[in-house]
Amino acid sequence: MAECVRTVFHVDMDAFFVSVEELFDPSLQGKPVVVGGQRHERGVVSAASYEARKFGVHSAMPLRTAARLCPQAIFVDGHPDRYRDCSEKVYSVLTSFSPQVEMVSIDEAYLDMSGTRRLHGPPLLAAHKLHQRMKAETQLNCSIGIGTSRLIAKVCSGKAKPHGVLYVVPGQETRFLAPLDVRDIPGVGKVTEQKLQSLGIRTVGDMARKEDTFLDEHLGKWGLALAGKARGEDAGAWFAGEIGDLDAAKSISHEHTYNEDTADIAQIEATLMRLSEMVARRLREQKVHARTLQLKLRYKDFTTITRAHSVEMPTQLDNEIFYEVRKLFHANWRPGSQVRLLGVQASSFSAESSQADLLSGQARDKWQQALSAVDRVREKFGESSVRLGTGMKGGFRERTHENPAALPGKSKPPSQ
DNA sequence: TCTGGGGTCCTAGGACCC
DNA sequence: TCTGGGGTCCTAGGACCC
Repeated sequence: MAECVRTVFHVDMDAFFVSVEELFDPSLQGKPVVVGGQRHERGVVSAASYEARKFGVHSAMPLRTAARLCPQAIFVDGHPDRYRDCSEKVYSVLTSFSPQVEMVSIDEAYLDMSGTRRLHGPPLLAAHKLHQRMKAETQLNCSIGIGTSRLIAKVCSGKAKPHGVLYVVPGQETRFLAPLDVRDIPGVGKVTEQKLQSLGIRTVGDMARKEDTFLDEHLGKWGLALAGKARGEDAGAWFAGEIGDLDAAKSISHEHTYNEDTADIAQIEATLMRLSEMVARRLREQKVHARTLQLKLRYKDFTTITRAHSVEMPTQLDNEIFYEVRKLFHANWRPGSQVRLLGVQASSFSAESSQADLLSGQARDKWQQALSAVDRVREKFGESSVRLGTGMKGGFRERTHENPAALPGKSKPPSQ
């Protein structure tokens, strides 16, 4: 029965960031373009045009390396809001093809195309129509992978780039996967590839031939699951779960790498304050409170530590987050050491903060209202229009964990 | 080469509880 | 007294993805 066979599309935009930049500046078309920053900056390539890739430039490569490989490349700063806008247009095109669309990142999505045959025709015809409508409505190209599972569809779209379609006919999954390099499987990076190689596994077929006990011992349940798919066993649970549920974020973080390393406390604390503000603002936007706050600290030599603390009362307030990460910083920083990167992360979300203490609850509400107003001003006039600056730090220093109500400047001196 | 920023998921050890 | 086993929470680190 044909209805039993699932049809999954994986749609992946071609050189997305570069293509969007070309829409805003058509003179970039056909040239080697690198998106992500300027040639001398500390940073890595977010995306490279196909012309730049010919010189060996690829994403995640340091900008300075890219500049060396391709001196004539044009370096462009990224514009996240442009990509978000375009991504929304892409999404609306996709939803006109299937009611089941799941964006898995800003430039790729899975579509459940099962049961759309009457509307769109067989898979290859539907893909052709999707190509055309995408180009007409967004001026962007995409590649489309088609299979009976997300895994197959995803691998196919990669092989179809750029602007192509690849369809693995139902029943041919095992034959398609077997000769593939393990590196073609999403989730297999450099480290896992090395590990597999040391076990004598180079292709997906090599993996499928191993005993379950062997796979379980060396690779855990991940290995078992992949080998199962490689043998053509259906793993079920296609939509919701196979890759991950993206409906609600599980963590919110911001980090900053200095252009030059620093050991200046004032600068460091100003950065932590700014990052705390950014995180708190997004918590408020998403209407969640975080219980776990984490500091990330990277030294000059790239050694990186993370230190987390879970607070009793979940928060979405700038100053409470700053207070915690500042404390974590001072408890873990080797004084005088040059800092390269700082990060602030919030996780363990709940919808409402538990109002344990009524008094402190009222004070928190006032803060909440004030900060929502700040958010609205920022929305209207830009990020730099309001700064809850380091000038307030004195107040934070006095405050205690047990007494968050002492925070607002107007309230009584911080006694306990 | 000299290594961003924003995420997800997994592992593993210790605390703590029954 | 020389020592079980499971479950869950917390924290740290790391692989991986776009």
